[in-house]
Amino acid sequence: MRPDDLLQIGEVARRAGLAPSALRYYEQQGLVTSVRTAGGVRRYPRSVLRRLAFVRAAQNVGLSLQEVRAALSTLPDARTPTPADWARLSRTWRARLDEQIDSLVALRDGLSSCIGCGCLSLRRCALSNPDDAAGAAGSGARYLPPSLRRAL
Amino acid sequence: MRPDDLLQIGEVARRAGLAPSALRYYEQQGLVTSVRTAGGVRRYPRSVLRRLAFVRAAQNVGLSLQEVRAALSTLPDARTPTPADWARLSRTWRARLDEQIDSLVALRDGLSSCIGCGCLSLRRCALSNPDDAAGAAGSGARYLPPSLRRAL
DNA sequence: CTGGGACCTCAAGCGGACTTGAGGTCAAGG
DNA sequence: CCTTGACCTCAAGTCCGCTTGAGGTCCCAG
Repeated sequence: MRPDDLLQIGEVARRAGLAPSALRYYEQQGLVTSVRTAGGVRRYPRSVLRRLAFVRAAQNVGLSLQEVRAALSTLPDARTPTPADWARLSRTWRARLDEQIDSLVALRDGLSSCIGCGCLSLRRCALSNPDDAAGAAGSGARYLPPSLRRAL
Repeated sequence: MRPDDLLQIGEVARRAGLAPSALRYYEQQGLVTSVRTAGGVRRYPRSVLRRLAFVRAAQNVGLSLQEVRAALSTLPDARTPTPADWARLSRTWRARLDEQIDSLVALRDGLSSCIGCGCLSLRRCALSNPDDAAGAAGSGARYLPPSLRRAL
């Protein structure tokens, strides 16, 4: 049994649904911290699980780890978020999600109309207008913001 | 002036909103083909623009290039899609988009309720339930399908 | 025929988020 | 004390969709 409430990396990883290597990576990236035993082994307070939850939530909203780190750093003293922090950050995320949803809905609706019209040529199609129109529009009009494009 | 209706790579790239290098890459990946001049320079029929439009639409729906290639290969003889093909493929995509939209909406709604509740601990939060619940659920319950998770 | 822009190939690099492997150390039950 | 499994570090590798660079060739207007 572990004496106090410090967790070791394997247990944190298991409970957070991550690989231990991911935790070490996060630490290296400044997203989490750990205390070390005399021998150099990582020990984590339980609060790391909240922090990891926060990281995952942010990732799900589309933030890169860099952005997550930035978001975490707006919390004075790098503490675990309070309700107020959480509300502030989640308002930002909400906007981001709204934007992403709008993009996808527009895409879907464009797709529906394509189904209706047969849309043989795919030109002027709401899903992809890559032809001359796009050529004229610069470097290729796209319907999704960059963050959505790859991966989506 | 170009004699017949064959386009060279730069023009295709410009009109498709891609870099020439991307076209060469696509060819290497088996997504498009080209004919070559005696000297080895690529020439493309106009239909390549439709094909590229198809590729981009598929990417926007979240398909990887591999998947796009697979989708294209379901078209007998690798021909440019007919309306029927298009309808068939776009039905699949529609489902995919619906799924992605549902995920994001669920995430957003979860987020809203979190804002309402304060949700200090982030446990049981709709945005991230990574704690023991996730540990129990296998390798970390996530709210977005893999294609959405990274990038989104 | 020649100049020079557009094209060619092949290999390597990038960015993001990790994973994998080699080689070695720590810690706790028996 | 000893074993053994969990842990450590550091460097390199993976995947995806391209881009970049080096070094060289093509082709067509003048």
